[in-house]
Parts: sequence; C-alpha cells; structure tokens
Amino acid sequence: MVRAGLTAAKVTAAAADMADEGGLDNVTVSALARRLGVKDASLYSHVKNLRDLRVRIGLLGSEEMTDRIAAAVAGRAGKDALVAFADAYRQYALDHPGRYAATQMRFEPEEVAGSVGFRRSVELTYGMLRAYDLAEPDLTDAGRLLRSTFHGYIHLELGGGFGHSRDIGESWARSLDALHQVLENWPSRHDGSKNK
Amino acid sequence: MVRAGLTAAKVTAAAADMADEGGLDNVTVSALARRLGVKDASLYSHVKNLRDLRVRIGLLGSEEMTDRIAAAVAGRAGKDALVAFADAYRQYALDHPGRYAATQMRFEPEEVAGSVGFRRSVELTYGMLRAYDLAEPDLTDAGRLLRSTFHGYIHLELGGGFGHSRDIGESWARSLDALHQVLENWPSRHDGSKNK
DNA sequence: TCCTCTTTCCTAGGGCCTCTAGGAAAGAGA
DNA sequence: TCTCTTTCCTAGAGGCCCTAGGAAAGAGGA
Repeated sequence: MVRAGLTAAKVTAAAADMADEGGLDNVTVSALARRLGVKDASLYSHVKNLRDLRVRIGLLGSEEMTDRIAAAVAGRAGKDALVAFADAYRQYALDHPGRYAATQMRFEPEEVAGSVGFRRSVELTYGMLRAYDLAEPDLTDAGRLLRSTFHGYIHLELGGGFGHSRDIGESWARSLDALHQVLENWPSRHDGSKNK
Repeated sequence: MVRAGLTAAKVTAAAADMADEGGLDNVTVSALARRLGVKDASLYSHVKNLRDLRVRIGLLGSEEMTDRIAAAVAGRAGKDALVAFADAYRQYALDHPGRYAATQMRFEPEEVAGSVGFRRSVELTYGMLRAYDLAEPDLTDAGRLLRSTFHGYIHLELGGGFGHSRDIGESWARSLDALHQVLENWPSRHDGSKNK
C-alpha cells in the first residue's frame, strides 16, 4: 500500500485550496479525502473534526493575509499606508475567497490561542492609524469603522451584492478617499448631537 | 390523524424563528420537522428543498427589514434620516440575526424575482441619500460605502469580532457621525491622487 | 540486519441529514 | 355524498461526520 504521506499542514493547504475554489461551505471531510485519494476516516489522524479543519484554514488565511498587508504597508504612512493596507486586504480576499471567509468565523479563544495572525492584524491596523493622531476612544471607533467598511465591502463584492453598472474598483478607491478624509478630520465626541 | 395545518408561510415563519435562535446554519429540514411535530418528508410539500427554505427566510427578512427602515426614515432628511435608517437596520439585524444572515445569501435572479424587499431597499437608500445632493457616479459610490459599513459593522458585531472594552453602540454612533460628515463633503473625482 | 515504536491509513459501522416515490387520509367544494 | 386537492405518512437510497479497532509502512536504535 503506497502512502499519501499527509501531514496536518498538507491537509490544511489542500482544504484551503478547496475553499477558495468551491466556497468554505463545500469544504467537507469526505470531499477533501476524495481529493487527496484517501478514505475520509484517515483524515481524522491529522485533524480533530470538520470544525477544526475550517479553523485551520482560517488561521492559515489570517497569517498569509497579515504577511501581505505588512509587506504592503512597510515604509508608508498616512493615506499611502491606508490605501496600501486596504488594497492588500481586498486583493487577498479576492484571490483567496475561501480562506478569507474562514478568517471571519466565530473563533473560540482556545482556537486562536497559538496563532499570531489575528494579533498582528490588530497591531497593523493601529500602526496604520498612528499617522492620523487619534486618541482613545476615537482610535478604537475609527478602527472599528475601517474594519467594518473593508470587511463589508469585500463581503458584498464576493457575494455578488453589487450591481454591474459601476466599476467596483473605482467605488472602492472613492470609498478610501472618503475614509481618509474622515480620519484626518475625525468628529470629536459630542459633536453628533449638535449638528443638524 | 390530526393535521398540523401547515402552509408555506407557517413553515417559513417557524424556520425564521429557528434561524434567529440557533443560527441560519442550524436551520435544517429535519430539525424544523421536529419543531413542527411532523415528519421531515412532509415539509417537502411546502418547500422545494433546504436551499428554498433558506431563501424564503431571506425574502421574509428583507421585507420585514425594509418595512422597519421605511417607517423609521419617514418624514426625516439629512443626518436624521441617515441615523434613523442605520439604527433601524442595525436593530433589525440584532433582533433577528438569523433572518438578517439569510438576507445576505447569494441569490439567483429567479429566486428574488417575485420579491419586493430588495428593490425597496435600494429605493430607500437612494431616497435617504437625496438630501446630500450627490450626482452619479458619486451616488452609487456613496451607497456602496454605506451598505458596506452597515453590513460589515453588523456582521462583525454579530460574529463577536469586536473586543469588549469599548461600548459597541457608542462606536456605531461615532461611525455614523463620520459617515454623515463624509457624505456632506464627498470627495469629488480625481481628488484621490492629488492629496498626499 | 532485525526489532520496536510511532504514525498513517484502512474497514466496519452508527447516527444524522437530504430528498424521492408512492400511498393514505383529511378537508373543501360541488 | 362524492370527488378532488392538499397534507402527511412510510420506506428507502445516498451522503456526510465521526469512532473503534486493526494493519502496515517507515523511522530509529540495538
């Protein structure tokens, strides 16, 4: 009997490719076993269960993604950094929709405990925002706005939620212009109730 | 044999409640049959298949949601309308996370053909934006930014993606302040490449 | 070379799920 | 009362997740 020579890393990589090709929901233990030329029960030597498999895809994705973002942001500040961050974020998600979807799962604390991807992602965000000179809690609020917009835009784009009339990349660039402007001129506390 | 007296509408409503309670992924034909006191095969008289069931939840959600938003926005303009729209949007999603998730599925054209919810949602968005006096393509770009931010924020909030340090409703209010500001002063075309 | 230990992969099988086919019975309307 | 439609059933095929227990490949040392 010739062995396939699998390891947890190889299994995860194959699963991640499957997720990118057919969607995270279609990553199943039995389909993955078929792809690897192995019986489904054999995969349980490498992976705890289906949930574990998908978590591993998410952790892999978060590390690859933060690597790309870190490289893109390096040496930049202000709007350059914002655009580099955002474009790297979006491009990774478009290149690897399944891995990206897996990064957005609801993780348990112990599942992400041994991973650096998510922690670095927070650090990168705050580093990029440094140039805008915000203090807490504005910093957290602005970070949440950015994450929401990036994630929401990509989620809608990947889900086909945008019509076809207007170029999606153009809208993205305009949205980044808008976000840069708002970060430069962040509305200070208690302004909201005064303006019409 | 006493009949349950089911209809497609009752089945959908029960499924929507299930989705809100346990997540859209846990809405299954057999679990729904158990909840309704019926055999799973019986539900296929009311619903084509599992996909169809989830689509119906999404259409129901989109109609309920646009009803709420329309009521909230009525008679308001400018920032009042923006905040009313956004708060109604967010509150519906928090009240009905499963239905909301179902509205974000990737629908086929024929699945949404007979529904008014999504069309009204687009009309409501453009109606709310009217006060900001934008022309195309800025109007489309701004609409996409708003949808992205709303959806992204709610998706992250429901998914537990925000830490617990800062009040989430406060960040939401600040983000709306920021969006209002950017809509009032939308960056005109070709500005993006000139600013540092 | 042979022996042992670990790891990889297997067969077998239980349980839950989707969905179809075909039939029975309830309820509506003539 | 009779007929027709709709609702619900049993039976069963096929897929997926996962566990138990065992075989064999390969690594490392005697």
